[in-house]
Amino acid sequence: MNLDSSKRRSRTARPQRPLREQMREAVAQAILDAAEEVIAAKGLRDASLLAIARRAGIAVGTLYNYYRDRDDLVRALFEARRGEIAPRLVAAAHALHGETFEARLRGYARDVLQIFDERRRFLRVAIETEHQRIKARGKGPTAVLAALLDGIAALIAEGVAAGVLPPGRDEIYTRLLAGSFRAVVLLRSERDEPMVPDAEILVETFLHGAARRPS
Amino acid sequence: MNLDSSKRRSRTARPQRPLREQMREAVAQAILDAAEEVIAAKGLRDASLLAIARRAGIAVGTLYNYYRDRDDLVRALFEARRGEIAPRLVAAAHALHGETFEARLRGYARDVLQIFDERRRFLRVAIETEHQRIKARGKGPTAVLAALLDGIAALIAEGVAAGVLPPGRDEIYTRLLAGSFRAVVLLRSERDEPMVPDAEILVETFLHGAARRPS
Amino acid sequence: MNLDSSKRRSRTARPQRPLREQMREAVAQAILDAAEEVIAAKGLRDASLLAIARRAGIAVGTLYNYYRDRDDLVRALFEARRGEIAPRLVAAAHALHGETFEARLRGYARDVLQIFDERRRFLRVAIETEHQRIKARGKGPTAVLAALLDGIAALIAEGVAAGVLPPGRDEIYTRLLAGSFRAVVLLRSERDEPMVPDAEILVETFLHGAARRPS
Amino acid sequence: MNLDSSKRRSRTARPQRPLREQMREAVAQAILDAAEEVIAAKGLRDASLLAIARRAGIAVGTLYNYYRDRDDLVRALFEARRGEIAPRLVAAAHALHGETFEARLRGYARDVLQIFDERRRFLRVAIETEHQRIKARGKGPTAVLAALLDGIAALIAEGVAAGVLPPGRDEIYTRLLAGSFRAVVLLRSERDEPMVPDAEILVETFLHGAARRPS
DNA sequence: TATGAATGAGCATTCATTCAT
DNA sequence: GATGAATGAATGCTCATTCAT
Repeated sequence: MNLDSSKRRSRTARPQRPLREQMREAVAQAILDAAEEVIAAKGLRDASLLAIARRAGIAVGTLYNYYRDRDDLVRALFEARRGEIAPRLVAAAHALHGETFEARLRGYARDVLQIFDERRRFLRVAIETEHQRIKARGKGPTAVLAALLDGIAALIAEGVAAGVLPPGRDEIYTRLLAGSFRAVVLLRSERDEPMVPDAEILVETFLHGAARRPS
Repeated sequence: MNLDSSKRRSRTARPQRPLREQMREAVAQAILDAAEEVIAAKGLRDASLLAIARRAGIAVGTLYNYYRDRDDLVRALFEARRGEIAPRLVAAAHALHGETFEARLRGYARDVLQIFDERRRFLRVAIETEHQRIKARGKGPTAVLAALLDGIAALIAEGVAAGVLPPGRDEIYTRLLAGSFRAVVLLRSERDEPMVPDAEILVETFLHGAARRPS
Repeated sequence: MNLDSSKRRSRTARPQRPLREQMREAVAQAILDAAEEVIAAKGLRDASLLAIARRAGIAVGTLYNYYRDRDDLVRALFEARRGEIAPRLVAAAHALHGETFEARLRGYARDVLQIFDERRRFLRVAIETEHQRIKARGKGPTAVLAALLDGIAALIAEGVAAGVLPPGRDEIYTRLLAGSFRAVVLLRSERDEPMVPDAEILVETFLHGAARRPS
Repeated sequence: MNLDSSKRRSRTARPQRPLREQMREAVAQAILDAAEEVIAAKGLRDASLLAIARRAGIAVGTLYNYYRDRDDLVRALFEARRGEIAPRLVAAAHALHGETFEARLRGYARDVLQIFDERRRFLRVAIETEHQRIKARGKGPTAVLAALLDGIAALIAEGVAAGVLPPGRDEIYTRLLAGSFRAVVLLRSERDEPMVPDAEILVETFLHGAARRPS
């Protein structure tokens, strides 16, 4: 993903600007990485700019050459991660076109858990700050999780359209399913275990329930 | 001197003690309420003692007549709420003894959502701080949610024992069901809507799935 | 000394007042004792009124029925002790009238060390606060030590008059001798040893020097 | 990133480091001087960081760029002064090797009073805090005065070895002599007079006594 | 642009003092 | 008089932000 975006840039941009600009971009990214680590370790409020700067290997003052202030840095972190994650979530929601609803849901669950698995550290940050209004201008809280909700909602709507799911319950189903994803993410994060294997049981339980069906 | 004065007091003013003590208790509770409100509004870390004191209508110094320091106040808040909520959660998990598993689960869901409905504001605090280690001595973070997990786990185990649920999946089922509760609580909190009506669909979906079953 | 003063009071005063007034006086004294203990243990600045009140077995507010404010309490403590110690120091300076200068100085040293020995705890306070201007109105710092200086100065003057000491050095001799008393008090306080036995060597060294004299 | 930036710095700006560092050192010293003044004026406990900062002409926060906390600042002050004074006291105790004991003691007294004369302000601090345990790590309170005691003790021991002083009284003599130094320091500090001239009478009185000897 | 020292507002905490009971 | 809760000013300390180099 990092590679993709840099390739795209080097393909489209002049070769001179990038020399300076790539440096700038690299530092900006390093700062975001450092911020992510420190926030994951200490919490959003207790992540001091000094700690972030130290982790990034730069001076405090330098942070202000890249981000207007602390809020701006945090916002940039969340937007950057959203930019990396949200498109993949959107793509996952549209994959397997043509398959049955259940197959598509299964595939979606696998994709989502795969993505989340790769971004465990950020998810820890995202989940922790899920209910804190980040003093963002315009944006809601963690738009990453909003993208998840959107994808789920779209799939649920398809399920209803396909006659698999009953109509009129879209919203509650969306939330219940999202809650299941959240449960899996937290459980496997705590245990440092992979998330993807839970895709089966997650979808199975959501669609057909946990109770043994009489054969 | 101690003896003299206490004797005199108990001789001349028996009913004063309770009066003073009732006042003390009332103020202590008012402080906890104020803390709950401020924390719900600003977050745990950003709830300043000055803001809490102002909301409670007292001076900062007065807080220290009731709680040793900030940590002690926060801990007292969580313990007080846990004391109000956890026993009811435990009781709910043991109600309807003798009924079928499904009936008991339904009852449990209703009870839990009823309890949570009555404590919306604290639940907001609890959920927000769910992933922050509160510098507690001995206790984990929000033991309230731990009580929920315990109750669910006990019921799941019963379901397995009753042959309704398949064995070997206790943990993941516990988490999925807890995630469903969480989803309902958040959805209805956002909307300022009652939570109890969702009990049916919550249990229905968990046990039998969201998919329409072929009649 | 306590006995003396109470005797005097009970002799001269009406028998009714004393009943109330003796109580008052007893509490006032208990407060001073408590203050002395706490100050000796924690230092003048770190002795809180709460700690003093607790040690005295009364409530904080009660202190203000006996002393106008903290400064007043501290001043009262110092004045009370001065009232107990200074007169004895003055008396010691005038004892053994008619004896030789050396005998009188020896007796004075013994008396002074005896007095100081009995008031170790207060001396600890006095020495610690020796160089702090207690916000007294009118009085200098620890007038107790001033009484010592006065007594020594009077004796030195006598020594000069008697031709034992050379003239023109009164002041420096006074200070050197006071320094010797101080040294003994500190050494024996540290060691929890009696001070009186050092009277001999103190006077001997001051008058005749530490060096061995050729026989 | 760390490497890059340090390389760049050392390539382009070798002499800047010393400049910055000299400034740092100057400010650190100015802070200690300010602390010394404020402590001398108000006492150790009543010297607030705000007062110290103001006297130093800096903001409160700046103090923390130089010293970890209040204790660290105080400790630094005492250690700095000890570093300036103690070695000279030690040297004084070993000067005039080969001379008679009396000559050496005289020289020591002159040297010590000379050193103390130059550090009047700090001595006021040292004497005031003499009996307060500074929350130091490892070090006792004012180690400066300990250095004085050590030097005196060494000289006394020599006097005994030389047969000038009687054996078995080392400790009390050490304390008496130290008390004499203290007396001179305080007297001359009060009067803003030089201390050195008192060296003669101090040693004379200690060795041979104040009493006129019969010719 | 990078640096890191300087700044000062904000916070938790203490404590002398007041006052209703 | 005695009590102890209430008050708020003062203190040590942190940290986002600014700015001279």
